[in-house]
Amino acid sequence: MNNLYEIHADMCKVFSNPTRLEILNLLRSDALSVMEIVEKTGIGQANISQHLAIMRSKGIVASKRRGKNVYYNLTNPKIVKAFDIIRGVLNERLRNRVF
Amino acid sequence: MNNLYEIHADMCKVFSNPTRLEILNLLRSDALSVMEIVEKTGIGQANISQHLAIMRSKGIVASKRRGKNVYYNLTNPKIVKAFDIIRGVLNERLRNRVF
DNA sequence: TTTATATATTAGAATATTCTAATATTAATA
DNA sequence: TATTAATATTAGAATATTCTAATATATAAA
Repeated sequence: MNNLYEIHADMCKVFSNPTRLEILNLLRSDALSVMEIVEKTGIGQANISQHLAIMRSKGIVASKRRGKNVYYNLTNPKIVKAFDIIRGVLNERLRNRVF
Repeated sequence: MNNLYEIHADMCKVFSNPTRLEILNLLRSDALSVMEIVEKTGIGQANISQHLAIMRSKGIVASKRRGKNVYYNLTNPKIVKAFDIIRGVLNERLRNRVF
């Protein structure tokens, strides 16, 4: 097995959880602090921090501290592109009543 | 939690396994039979069948029988596009020695 | 320095995924 | 019909993921 498929799969694992997708979608334009993400999603702080840590470890997001807050942002606009392509496939299907 | 994120995540789970990514990459141009996929990947038949079943259940691939063989193909060219965007991110990183 | 706020980490139970081995099914051919 | 080749399914052990609760750490403000 070509090792690149393993790395690729590992990266895509980030997209395999609804909370992480919601976070990515929130970060598509601006950086947000952990608390802002917690508030916008209504998900617990510990869990958001864990998901952010996972995404940071895979290089999908980066963080920088400003005072008391830590702001997270996407590292690569292509992430949003991939997100939107898959979302487009889903929207096509919804239009065609596949679900 | 918006249910669309759940569906989206569920679809992306397909991409979170190296064997499935290898299969998708093999199918990018032509349909292939199960045995052809087994031979090209060197992975066991049962396992390939399982992965194909997973991808079919998510609507990523479709199958049609022709005689003794069942041929699998991608259902949507956007799948390849999403695959290639992520692969592009990885290639950028490899060039920049991030791994 | 104490307190409050923001974020991170840890532990662990519940659940999900993955692979292998064994077996079943399906369709062509002898 | 019996056999063979191709594909699918099942069971189960090993491993991975997810969430919650509890706790730790870091920074700013009182």
